[in-house]
Amino acid sequence: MSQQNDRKAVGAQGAKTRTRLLDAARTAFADRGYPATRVDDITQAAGTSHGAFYLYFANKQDIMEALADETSAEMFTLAEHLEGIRPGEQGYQHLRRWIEEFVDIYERNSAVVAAWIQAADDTRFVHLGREVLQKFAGRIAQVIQDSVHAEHRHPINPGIAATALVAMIERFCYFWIVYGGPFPREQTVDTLTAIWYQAIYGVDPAESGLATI
Amino acid sequence: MSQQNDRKAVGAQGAKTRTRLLDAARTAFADRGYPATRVDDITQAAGTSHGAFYLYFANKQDIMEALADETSAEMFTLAEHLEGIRPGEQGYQHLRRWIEEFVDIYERNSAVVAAWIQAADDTRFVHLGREVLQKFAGRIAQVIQDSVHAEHRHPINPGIAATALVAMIERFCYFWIVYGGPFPREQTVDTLTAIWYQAIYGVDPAESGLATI
Amino acid sequence: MSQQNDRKAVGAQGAKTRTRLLDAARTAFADRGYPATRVDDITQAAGTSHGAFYLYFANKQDIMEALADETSAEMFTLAEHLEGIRPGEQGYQHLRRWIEEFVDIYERNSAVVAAWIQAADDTRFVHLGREVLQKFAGRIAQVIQDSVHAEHRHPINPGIAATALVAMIERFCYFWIVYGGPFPREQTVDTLTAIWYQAIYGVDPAESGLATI
Amino acid sequence: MSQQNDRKAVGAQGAKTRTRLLDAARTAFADRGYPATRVDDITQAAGTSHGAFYLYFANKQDIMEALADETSAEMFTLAEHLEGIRPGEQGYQHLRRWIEEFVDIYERNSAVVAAWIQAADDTRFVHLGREVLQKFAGRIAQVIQDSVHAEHRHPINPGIAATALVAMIERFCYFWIVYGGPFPREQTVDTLTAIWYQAIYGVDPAESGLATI
DNA sequence: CATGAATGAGCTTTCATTCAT
DNA sequence: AATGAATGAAAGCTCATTCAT
Repeated sequence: MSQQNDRKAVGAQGAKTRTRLLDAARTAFADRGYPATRVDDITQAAGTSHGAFYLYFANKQDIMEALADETSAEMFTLAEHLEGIRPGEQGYQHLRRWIEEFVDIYERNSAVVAAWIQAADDTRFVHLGREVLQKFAGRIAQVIQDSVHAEHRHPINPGIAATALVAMIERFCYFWIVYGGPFPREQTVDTLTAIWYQAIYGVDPAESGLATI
Repeated sequence: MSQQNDRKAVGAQGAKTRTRLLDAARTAFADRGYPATRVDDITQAAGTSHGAFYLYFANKQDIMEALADETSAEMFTLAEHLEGIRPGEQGYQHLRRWIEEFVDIYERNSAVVAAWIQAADDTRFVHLGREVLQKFAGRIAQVIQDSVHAEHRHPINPGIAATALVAMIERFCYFWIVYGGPFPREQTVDTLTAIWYQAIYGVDPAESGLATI
Repeated sequence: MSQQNDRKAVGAQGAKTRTRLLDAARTAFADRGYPATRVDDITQAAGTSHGAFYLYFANKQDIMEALADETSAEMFTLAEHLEGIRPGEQGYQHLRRWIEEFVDIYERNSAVVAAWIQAADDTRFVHLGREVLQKFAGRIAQVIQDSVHAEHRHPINPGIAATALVAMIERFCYFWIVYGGPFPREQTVDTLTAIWYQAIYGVDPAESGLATI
Repeated sequence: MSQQNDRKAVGAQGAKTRTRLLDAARTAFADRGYPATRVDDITQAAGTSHGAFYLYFANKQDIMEALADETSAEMFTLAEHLEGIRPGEQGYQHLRRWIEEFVDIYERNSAVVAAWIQAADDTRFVHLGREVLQKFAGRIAQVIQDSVHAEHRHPINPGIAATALVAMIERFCYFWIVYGGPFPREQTVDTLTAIWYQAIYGVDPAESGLATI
């Protein structure tokens, strides 16, 4: 967790400044990348003095961590909200909404996630990334497991498949946002959902009478 | 492509030194991450003087680029080797071999890839990454397209699906290597192949008589 | 003398706060040394706000000066109280009591003295130190001078000897307090007195029938 | 001991630069005091770039330590050279020469010693100071002890007296150099020697037929 | 009287790059 | 080809001091 400086200020005024700095950091990291961002880039964007930064954060790592904590919290919550997926229309729609929400969160936090990935030489962020992955993969593996019980024969290992599916949506979103691929949102969510659904049931949703693109 | 790379003296001695530096850089980037690696770390590991570095490379970016070029060349070749995948046993095996090769390449180049990702604030590497992605996704989309012709109804958008599948294997390998997940190699390749195969045919390979785990 | 010191509001409340700050400064200087002590260390120890400090003192130098003034005042008084020392039992006891008082004062003010020494790059403190030394040395030289008159032949220069004797007790106390030497108080005072006495009379007090350790 | 930077250079050229920096540091510390001296003051005086400093020393503390090591080495040697002092002319002369040498060393190293004292908030220097003191005091105490054996009754505790005598010459030299007292060298050495001699023998050297001022 | 947020000059340290040998 | 000393621009961080409330 973010280890704010001991001299950290606390009042109403201070909270506002702290928020300004966090917002500025988000933007700055997105613009220049985490390693290339200097503390001064953040304070200038926030319209504060250089020193003010150190009133609220110990260093660049610390503010990055504060941002990553926010984002990972959203992701933890999302991971917990994945329900068991039943085959058929309803299960598909559930999954689709869940994936859409993932995309939303990723989009909203894209700056942070991009920075997070770049900060991969910092153990703390690697740990946090692993935790998030495990949370997701663990929950998804369980869902797949349950489906296997219901449907029997399946060629995939639940743990591996779960990790692969998280990898897929996570990385796809990264490409989408960083490289700005020309992917219409609805089709994207549909395609990701379909791949995922088929990975679990081995059945083309179209063939089971689902609405597709 | 690496700037200095060619315009430098390359006697027998020189070529050896250059290679030592490249090897040292690979290791150093893997150990500390790209931004945190100092030129000194590389020269010390290579057992050369500090100055020698600049005899062979224009700067830190340049040596990273030389490494990335090597890796991307391997990947370009691999992308070109993906053949049309027909449904059935043979197509599945083809795909499986191809994915296995991707995993091999990724494993062999993991250090470079990790560094590459961290260097994302450098436009040059972002471009190169995009190129590799597009090469892969373009070829895969075409393969999917062909399958669609052969098999008709499909719920997935080929371009999106292609990108998603590349994202999946790429990111999975990253997790695997960086977080060291406990995934047995055979099962991993099987599962990735299965997800991919089903994404294209919407059919559980097991149901079409394929050997599975 | 302390600049701010007088021109500041000093109601009942204020006087209490000012005292708290002085006490906190004494401790803080003792704990970390003068240069390393931050104003924040003082205010935190005093339990006041950071800003409050500047209500009572112009700056860090100023509070140090206030402390040094207190201490030097005690020392000036002590210097004035050194009476002419006659040879023999009574003179020896007089001297012993005086030295004991010096030790007391030094002990009581050790934190300040230590800080004072460290502040030697500040001319003001160097001046103050010199003043105190001269006051002591001047008085002592006079005492020695008188003894010379009384006793005739002496190999020592009164001015130099006076300075040397002050140097001795001052520095000894410093070692004692800073390095925590294992010196029993009574023996210490006795030995210092004896050296001093002999320096003046060239006579082992033991030989003149004085009680010694 | 001085912990020079790992990147430390070693050749002939480098040794020269290192020496220039040490000399410059001596002067700079003397001029401004240790705490007030900036690394830039040193490099400017040495005529090197700012960066060169860090090629040879880790930081300001480190260069100070290198200087203190040199000085303490001289002092350790001196301490070991104090021979047993016999009463009478020859013993007195021996002692006088030894004290004169102390004064010489102190004078030669005054800049370093002054800085050393000011650096008293740094534990490393406090330790070193204690070591030097103990070395001196230990040797002197032994000398006094021996004299006691020879001469019998004495009112002083050897350990305390030894420390007091070191304190005296050390602090006197400090006053002399820092405050610039008007003390002729010959008389100074004589007086210090006399006090010391009497402290041991309780006899005015003049009375035992010694040449005095 | 008191507070605590804000400021920014000042200093430290790092390290990519150059260059004389 | 190689060396390693030197450089200096960039950051980083601290903390005395100010000031609005």
